[in-house]
Amino acid sequence: MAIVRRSKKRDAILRVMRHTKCHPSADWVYQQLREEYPNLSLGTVYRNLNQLSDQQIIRRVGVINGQERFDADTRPHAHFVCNRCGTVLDLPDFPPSRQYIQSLSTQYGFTVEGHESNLRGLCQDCKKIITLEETVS
Amino acid sequence: MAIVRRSKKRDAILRVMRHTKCHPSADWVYQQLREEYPNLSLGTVYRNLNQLSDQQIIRRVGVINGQERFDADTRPHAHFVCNRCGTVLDLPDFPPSRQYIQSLSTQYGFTVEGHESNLRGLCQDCKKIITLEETVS
DNA sequence: ATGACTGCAAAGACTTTGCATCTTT
DNA sequence: AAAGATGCAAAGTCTTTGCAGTCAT
Repeated sequence: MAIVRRSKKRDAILRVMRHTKCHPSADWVYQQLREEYPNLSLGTVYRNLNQLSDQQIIRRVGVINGQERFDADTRPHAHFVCNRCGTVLDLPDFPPSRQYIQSLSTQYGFTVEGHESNLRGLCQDCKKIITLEETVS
Repeated sequence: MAIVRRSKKRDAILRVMRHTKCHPSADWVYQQLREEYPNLSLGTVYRNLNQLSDQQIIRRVGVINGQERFDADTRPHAHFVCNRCGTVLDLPDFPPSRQYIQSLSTQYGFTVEGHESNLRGLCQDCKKIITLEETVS
C-alpha cells in the first residue's frame, strides 16, 4: 500500500545483509552498523528487516535459538542449522517433486507458495567442543 | 541426567498431545487442561513440553507466528504450514537423498541429526477468507 | 526421607509500537 | 508541504526461572 521512500539506514541494512553469509538476526545487523551510525536504533533495524521481507527483497529463515534470522539470498536453497550454536549454512535445494505438491495441494485444498528444507545437526566446530566436554567429564 | 518421576500433570499433557493433530503451542495445551486441572500452571506445561522434547517423546515443530509448536508424532514426516493462520498439516516425508547428506556432511564437516521439510502457503480456509476480503475492497 | 514436580509470580528475551522529530520527494 | 522513516522508550508477547510447598518412589 504505502509508498516506499529510500533511506540511508535501510540502504545500509540491506548492504550489510548482502555482504554476509551468516544469516543474521536483527541484533547482529544492528551491531554491525552501530559504529557507522551511532544513533541507529534497534527498532529501525527491525522495521526495515520486516519491510524488506514483506517486499521479498530478503527472506526470513525462521526462528533459531529465539531469534528470527534473515537471508538476503532469495534464490531457492536449503539450509544446514547447527542445533548447538545456531550457525546456518547454505546448501543446494532439495525440493519436493512437482507431483508431490500437485497431489497434496489437490487433496487438502491448500495453495503452495514455497518450501523450506533444512538439515539439522552439529557443525564442525560444535562437534569438536562436544568431544572436548566429554573428555573432561 | 536427572531421574524422571511420573506425574499426573505430565501424563495429562502427553495425553492431550497424543489426542490432537493440531501441532499445539504450550498455551493451547494449557487451555485444554484448565477445566480438568484448575490449578495447572502454564509454567508447568512449558517445563513438561520441554522435558518431553528433550526425551524425544515429542518433537518441536518450530516457531509459528511467535509460538513454539509441538508434535507427538515423532515419525519422519513433512508439514504444510499456512502462512496466514499458522495451521499445520502432516504430509508424507520428502527427505534429501542419502547421497546429498553424505556428500555435504563430508564437504562441510557437519553431522546430520535430522531434517525438516515444510511446504508453506495458504490453507483452504484462508484462501476463502482472502477471496472474500478482495471482493469487499 | 530424598529429590523431582508444581504453582505462582517475577524476571528475561525478543519484538513491536506510539509519538515527536527528521527526511525524502 | 505531505507522508514516509527514525530514535527513544514503553509496552507487548512468549518463555524461563526462583522459591516454597507438594508428591512420587
